[in-house]
Amino acid sequence: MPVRTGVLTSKRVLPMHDDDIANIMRALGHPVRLEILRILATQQQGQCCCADVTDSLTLAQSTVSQHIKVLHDAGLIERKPHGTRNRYCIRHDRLAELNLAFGGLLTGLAPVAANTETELA
Amino acid sequence: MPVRTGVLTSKRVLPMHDDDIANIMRALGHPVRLEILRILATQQQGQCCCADVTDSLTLAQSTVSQHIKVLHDAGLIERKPHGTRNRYCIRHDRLAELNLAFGGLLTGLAPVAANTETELA
DNA sequence: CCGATTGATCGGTGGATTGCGATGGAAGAT
DNA sequence: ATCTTCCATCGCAATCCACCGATCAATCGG
Repeated sequence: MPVRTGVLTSKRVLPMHDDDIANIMRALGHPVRLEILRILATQQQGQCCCADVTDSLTLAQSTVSQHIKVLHDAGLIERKPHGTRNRYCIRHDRLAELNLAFGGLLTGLAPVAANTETELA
Repeated sequence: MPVRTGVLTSKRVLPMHDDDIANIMRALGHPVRLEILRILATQQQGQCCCADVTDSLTLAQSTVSQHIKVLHDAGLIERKPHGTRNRYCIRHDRLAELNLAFGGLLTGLAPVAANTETELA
């Protein structure tokens, strides 16, 4: 099931809806997945292959691959086939997008902004 | 701007670990739960009872109560018994804490030690 | 006292998630 | 061509999650 969270046109990013945010939150809702993101972030060029991630964890390769798939389906990481390996790297654009959506979520939950939401469009 | 992940100097909030963040992310990883938070936020005093939430959704009362429990267990909302009802309200302090932790998470995932956050065009 | 309302919790069902080992295709090495 | 490495995917078991109806303690109104 492709996730298709967040409509990303050429440069404009349309706002995320609850379903999109919830999807990404669920993808981030597992410590192993957070760890995988950290592992990717600390790599030299910000990318590494599945075997490297597996070596850094105490999980089977298939399990790691599955977690990677969840992150990939959520659009949080990118896969680049490179020879016999796949290189994965964090999609910082999506992270930025998520950061915006998260900020908007918190703003919408703030007590002051409880009413009158007409300035947005 | 510098980023402080998780620790508030005045009230001494302990930093969140991956498990904590993942827990909260999972709690936020369901559209109904996001909707419940929004419903709470749009109430007059920022609080309402379970029945009000149930009326605003198309779910059984037991299901809503369960979602509320998840949010409560994650520390995102607060329960105040009030007569025959329970009033729920958002814990904005925890939201702020989460915001810090989330910002720290994203900062930790940013490209190493280099700003280079310009557009990828 | 009794009846009504609220809402947490229990039990059950069905589907998703997490973990594993095994399989097999693709690409580089020999 | 053959061997090896990488890793996505399948099949399976265990567990968790979402949803429901039913139940029951607590509170309020009579």
